Amino acid sequence: MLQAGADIDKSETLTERQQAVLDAALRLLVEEGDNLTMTAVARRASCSKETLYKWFGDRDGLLTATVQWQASKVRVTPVDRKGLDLASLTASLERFASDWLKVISSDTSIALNRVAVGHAGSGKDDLGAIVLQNGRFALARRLKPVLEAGRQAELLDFEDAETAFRTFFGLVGRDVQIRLLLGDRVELTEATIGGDARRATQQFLALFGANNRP
Amino acid sequence: MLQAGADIDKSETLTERQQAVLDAALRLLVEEGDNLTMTAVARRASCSKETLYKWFGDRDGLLTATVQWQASKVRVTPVDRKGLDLASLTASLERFASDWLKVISSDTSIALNRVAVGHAGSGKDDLGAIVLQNGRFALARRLKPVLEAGRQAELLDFEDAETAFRTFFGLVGRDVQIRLLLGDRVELTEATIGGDARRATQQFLALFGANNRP
DNA sequence: GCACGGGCGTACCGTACGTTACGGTTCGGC
DNA sequence: GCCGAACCGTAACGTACGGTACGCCCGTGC
Repeated sequence: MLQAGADIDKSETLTERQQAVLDAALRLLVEEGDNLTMTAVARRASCSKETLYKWFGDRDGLLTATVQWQASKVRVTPVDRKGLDLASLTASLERFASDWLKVISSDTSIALNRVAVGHAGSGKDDLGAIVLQNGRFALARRLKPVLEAGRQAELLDFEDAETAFRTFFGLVGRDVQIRLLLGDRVELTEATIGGDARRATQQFLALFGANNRP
Repeated sequence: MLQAGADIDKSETLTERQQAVLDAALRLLVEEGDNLTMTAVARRASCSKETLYKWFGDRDGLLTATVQWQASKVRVTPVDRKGLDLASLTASLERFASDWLKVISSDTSIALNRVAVGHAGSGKDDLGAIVLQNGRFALARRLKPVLEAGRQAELLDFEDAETAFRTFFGLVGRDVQIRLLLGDRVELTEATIGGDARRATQQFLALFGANNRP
């Protein structure tokens, strides 16, 4: 499977300047995709290529460092399991859905997923694993406690939290991510995201709500 | 949006030899990913590079021709709308789901989607549009008549066929495609595919079955 | 004041690969 | 049997880019 430890906090081992360089690389990655050159990164970051190679080894090292840097930026806000009723559970789920949709439709997420998918073919680096670890799996880690709490409060009814999560994932994302990755212009305004989040949550509750099972 | 006409039948305008060359290119694409070289294709297809350039213009031309060639291979078998009852509708949906899962987990689909995603960033060609047109949109074109027939037979209840389809799409695919594209080893045996197809169909019927609405 | 190390800018090297050019071979038409 | 066209194999060219080396500046410690 995927190797663990791909989501270490990088902000400690990286100096301020290095973070700035990685930010520049990230911006360039969003603009240019995988065909960004080391010279371009150096120019954008106002540093020398030699420094890039000294700090990150080679091109792949720079890329993985950039992806990990972006990954380390999103911090998890834990959810409180106190006083869970249907309203707060619904709100939580909608919140997760809307956050997730916002993430996968963001420019940086699309760019990062694009390069990771491209690199996943030739297994030179673990970009795919890193992105997966900080995307889909991070979401699962955050959402599963909520689902478990919902089950404990007898609001939800499911056997396996993993499959329940995957269903929620499918109901929220549907075809959005693959369409975006393939370059389709999906209209995702704030309003449609909110609507989709509500719809997905309602469908999920219809499938896994405790009162809906005979 | 996506430009139409991306799914023309290529088998008429291509000679036998050219099809063989494209098949070789396709195999190579599956093995090597996007970093296949013109020399490699020529060697594998036992043809000269000059011929490649004469026939397909340049590297991008060869790539798009290859993708279109693979796309033209899958032919649509229309579904009969006669005598639709719940059993046959369920069977149809399960069939669609299982076919779809088989497709997106196949080596060639993964490879094709990978290169298309990679190229979608820099808009040099329309690989993304082609893949989307013959993947997700082709599935919608094939499935929507079934959904409409189900509604006409009062087995299904939905307002918009598009949103109903997208829900089905999400229930079937869930996180499978993105995980595969990112290099995660998802275990997809014949059995799990069948199980997933059944589960997705049941969930879809639970959400959109006519008898489930009060 | 001065050595010095880290880092910037740039010139440079090697190579991989897209693209083109060319000689040799097969094959259909006369 | 001959001609030309299509095609194969390969050599050659140009370029883009990853990676390295070198000269210079500038801040810090003595």
